[in-house]
Amino acid sequence: MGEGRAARNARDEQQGIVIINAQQDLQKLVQRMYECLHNKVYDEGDKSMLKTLRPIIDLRSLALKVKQKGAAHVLASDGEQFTKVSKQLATNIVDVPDSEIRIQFREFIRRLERHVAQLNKEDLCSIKLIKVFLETERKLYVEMVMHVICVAAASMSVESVIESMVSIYENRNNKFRPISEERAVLEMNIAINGPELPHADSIIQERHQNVLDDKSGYDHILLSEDSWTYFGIQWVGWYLVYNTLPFGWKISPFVYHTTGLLATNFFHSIAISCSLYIDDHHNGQLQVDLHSSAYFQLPTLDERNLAAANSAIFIVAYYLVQLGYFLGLAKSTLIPVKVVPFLGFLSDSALQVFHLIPAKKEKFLLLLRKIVGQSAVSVKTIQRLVGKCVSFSLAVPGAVLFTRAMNTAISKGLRTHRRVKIDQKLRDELNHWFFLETWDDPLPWRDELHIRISLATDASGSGWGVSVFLQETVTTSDYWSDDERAHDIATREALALDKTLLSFSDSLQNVWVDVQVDNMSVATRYSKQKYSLQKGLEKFLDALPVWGIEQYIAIAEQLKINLKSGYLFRPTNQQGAIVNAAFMSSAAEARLRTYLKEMGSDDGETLHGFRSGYAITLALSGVELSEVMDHVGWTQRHRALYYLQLAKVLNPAGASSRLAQVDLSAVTQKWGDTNELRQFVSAFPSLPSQKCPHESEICI
DNA sequence: GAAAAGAGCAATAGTCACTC
DNA sequence: GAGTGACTATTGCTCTTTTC
Repeated sequence: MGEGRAARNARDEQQGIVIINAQQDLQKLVQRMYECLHNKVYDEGDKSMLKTLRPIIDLRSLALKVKQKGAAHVLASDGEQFTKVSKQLATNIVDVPDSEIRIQFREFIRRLERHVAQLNKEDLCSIKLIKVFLETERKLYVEMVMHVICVAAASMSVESVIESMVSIYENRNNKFRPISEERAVLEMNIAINGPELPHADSIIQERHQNVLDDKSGYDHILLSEDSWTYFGIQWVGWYLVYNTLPFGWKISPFVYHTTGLLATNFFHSIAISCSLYIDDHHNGQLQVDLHSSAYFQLPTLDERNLAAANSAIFIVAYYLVQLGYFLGLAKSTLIPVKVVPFLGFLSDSALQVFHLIPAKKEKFLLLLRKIVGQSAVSVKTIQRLVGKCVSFSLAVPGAVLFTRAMNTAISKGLRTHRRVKIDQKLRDELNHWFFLETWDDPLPWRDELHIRISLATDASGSGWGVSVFLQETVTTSDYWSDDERAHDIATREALALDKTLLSFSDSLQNVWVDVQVDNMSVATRYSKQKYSLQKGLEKFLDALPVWGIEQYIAIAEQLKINLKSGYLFRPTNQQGAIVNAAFMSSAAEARLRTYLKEMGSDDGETLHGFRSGYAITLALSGVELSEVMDHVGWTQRHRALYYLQLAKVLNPAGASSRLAQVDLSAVTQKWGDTNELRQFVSAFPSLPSQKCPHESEICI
């Protein structure tokens, strides 16, 4: 024992050294990445230019300077510098005369001075200031200056992305993980998007939307030359390397998405609601007051919405092209509409729902009809169907709830490696999905708000308490009734959760609910939705599709034994009375011993011995291993093989040859006789049932 | 008290669907 | 090729119960 522990310690120590070495290597790699990215993305000229521009393009600092020192001072100190470096930064104004840029800068600074004169120092905010200059009704748009500021802001944000990427890399690979991965992602989002996204989620009812799709986006993100060697392929004797972001690299979508977020962040900052998924831009309207701005001249609200959406797509498309994006017009929706295809659904802002795309629905129904027309189905086919059903969850209410029979079929098929027979339960579930032929009542958009529920039950069994984190924390608690207290701890926790959900049902409609429980059993039941706990154990018992169990429960009721609280299977005490306690294997073992003694055949057999012995007998009779496992109740193949010990049993000098020589009928006769219960009379009238074809075989 | 047996749990890996 | 999420199966570990 001591040696084993020493060996384990030595092994752990060795593994620890390997981990520490790997950590050190990773640290070096991170350092190299950091230096390489910084040196390659910017040359010295770029870095110097950004450093020079930073005081000018940081709107808050500039506004503060104007407020404190006046427009004339700023124009004298920064005007010439701005004119000089702006052409280096924003290439589309290269051909504009310096005089024109100076005029625009002067106009910009003077208007900035008038605006900041009304504000306190604390109210100066870059995002709010940039919006002021883009509000059309005030006609303060100063094209070149704002363009330079926006491009420079995007360039500076690139630095944040690089730092964030290095930071997240370090966090992911830190042995001690001082912050969680989710937290790191959040930090990164804040680093890229900023702490405030005032208009990011404001797709308002009846508003117009449009979709822009990037064309060959990866090809426009260049790899630094000394990275090429890591992205090589060999083809008919040639060695080729990628010099742009390669398709197929694990983090390519991540890199592309995060760089795209720079533009998205900019659009948020100028009040355009939009979202991004890799290369799909989903845009809303320009978020301006439609009742007081230039849009107010249009007669109807719908026309104003359309005009605001047109403004948004013009600005988005303009800046995306300026930033070097190529737009795939065939896959884009350039004219704003209220229903656009996005991420595999039709996004409907009028009804605020996602519709299934008709072609996709037809494809699903085609597969469904094909399956229903058969008597058995392959695992692969049923998995395809389940996958489609699950993917409909965003639009179809309770989609996952109607995949249980299919998942059971998959499980069975994977175990037996055969096609799964379509039984009545599976067929009913498959037929249920035909409702899609005429259905058009999709789920409303769910608020991304998560409401947290913290649940606690008293170990002594007296009561329960819960905290629900709404706008303010609401706490409630209650005592268990006598009936409720009789349940086991898992059922009591489930009941407490059920009561909480019902009590706060008004506040928990159509939102995500995160429940904190300390009982794995409850969590598993809810997460896998094996059964609804709304009616607790009663519903569970009602749902059991086993005729024998139904009979058992019915008979227990006639014996005045309430199985709806306490243990389902119960032992007897020494006086023969049924007690509400767990039916342990020791009790089963004792019961077996009683029967064996009664038979006069007590040779020291044990339950385990019967189980293994019967399995070995089945295996030697030619029954397949999967069927043996099913019958005996082993779920793991390796465990079955271990207990069967077939190699030993099949020894020519061992049990198999002896078994082959024995007249089994003589041996089993005694057991068969014992199995037929004699001298029993029926205590209750037999219960007729159509479910069981062999009613006479059921004994009590 | 040691060994066997099993339950429970977490991590991992695989399938499928969908998206890009 | 990557990601997401639904599911199941496998594996390795700890802990408890039972057997000898």
